[in-house]
Amino acid sequence: MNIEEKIQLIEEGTLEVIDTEELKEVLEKEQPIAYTGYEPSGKIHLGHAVTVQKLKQLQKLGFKIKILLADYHAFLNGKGTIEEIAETAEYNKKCFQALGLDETTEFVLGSSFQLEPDYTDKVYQLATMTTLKRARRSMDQVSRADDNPKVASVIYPIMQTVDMAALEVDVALGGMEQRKIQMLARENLEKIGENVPVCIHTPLLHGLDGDAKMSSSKGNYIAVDDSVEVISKKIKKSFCPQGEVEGNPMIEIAETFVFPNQDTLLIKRPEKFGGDIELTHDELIKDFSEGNLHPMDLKNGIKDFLIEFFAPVREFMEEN
RNA sequence: CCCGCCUUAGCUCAAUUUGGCAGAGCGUUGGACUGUAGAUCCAAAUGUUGCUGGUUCAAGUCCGGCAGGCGGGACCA
Repeated sequence: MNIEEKIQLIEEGTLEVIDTEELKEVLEKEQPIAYTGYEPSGKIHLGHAVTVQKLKQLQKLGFKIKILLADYHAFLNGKGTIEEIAETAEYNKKCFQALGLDETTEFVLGSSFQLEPDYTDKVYQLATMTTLKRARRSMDQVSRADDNPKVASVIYPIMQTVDMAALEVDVALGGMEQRKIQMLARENLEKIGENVPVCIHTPLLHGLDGDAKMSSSKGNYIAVDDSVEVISKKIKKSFCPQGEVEGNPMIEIAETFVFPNQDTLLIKRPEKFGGDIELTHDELIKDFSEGNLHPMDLKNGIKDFLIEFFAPVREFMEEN
């Protein structure tokens, strides 16, 4: 596979790669490093899985993958005591492994290096050159709602910036909510003479309730290790307007998880509604938007797919 | 360090004036209607009223102390 083909593959399913020229250079390295940082979270859900899926792809393309279990970031974001978060991080690590990242994947706990003098020195340097407004603005989509925002919320993006230097990453992958932090990081890393990574952003999934973002705090997610019963229940309750493709979480799941992994989606239907059908991406979009595919049938297809798709995760979680 | 104000359901807030069964909206849950969900109707659940001591037959409400938050003042050789 040549570099052009690799780039095309990498850009698939992403909103932006900043920027493509730089990615070309990165791909010429022997083993470039790609990373994503995750705040340890009670549940690893489909939203997380979007980036994990992209990491798996990068891994296959020869990237060294580092996953930052960002315990201090979660702490700064008010997610609990550092001990509680460490426990959640252990569980999350299992989830990520269960999702199929191979054994070369490096899991790094934030606190294992974020207290080093050299790290701290860089944080202070950046603190002197980052305005409060810019730092806070970068946290728009990331920080937990707080009537009394803490100083922690402006340290957060600065640390995220230094993480990229400390982990020596060539590619920083994240959801679109990370964009402002990532852009700030690119500017700031340049200022302190560090390598500026390529930033890749994936789309955010709508919540199952049709809300703009799937998130564990809103409970509008499907976790990668949800039981068959829970998946079924959540899909049943999901928002799914007839004939509407835009912002429809079921369509999004199909486009994000089904079709990148298989050519068709099998939908089981009672005979009186037309019997079973197997649809390609284009057929599904066409049928659904024209009203020839009922939302309940789409839901059942998605449900069956997710149950099977995440079966290995449930098995892994039980064995480990 | 001083002064003032705020803290009530998951969220936003009412009830404080004059002490008298702690409420609404949103959200949640359940039902009706739809071959899904949503919308719309109908119904239900939910409280250590920040903590603590006191006054009173009775305290969310009055008094004292504490904690957290917000605002102001003072200090600035």
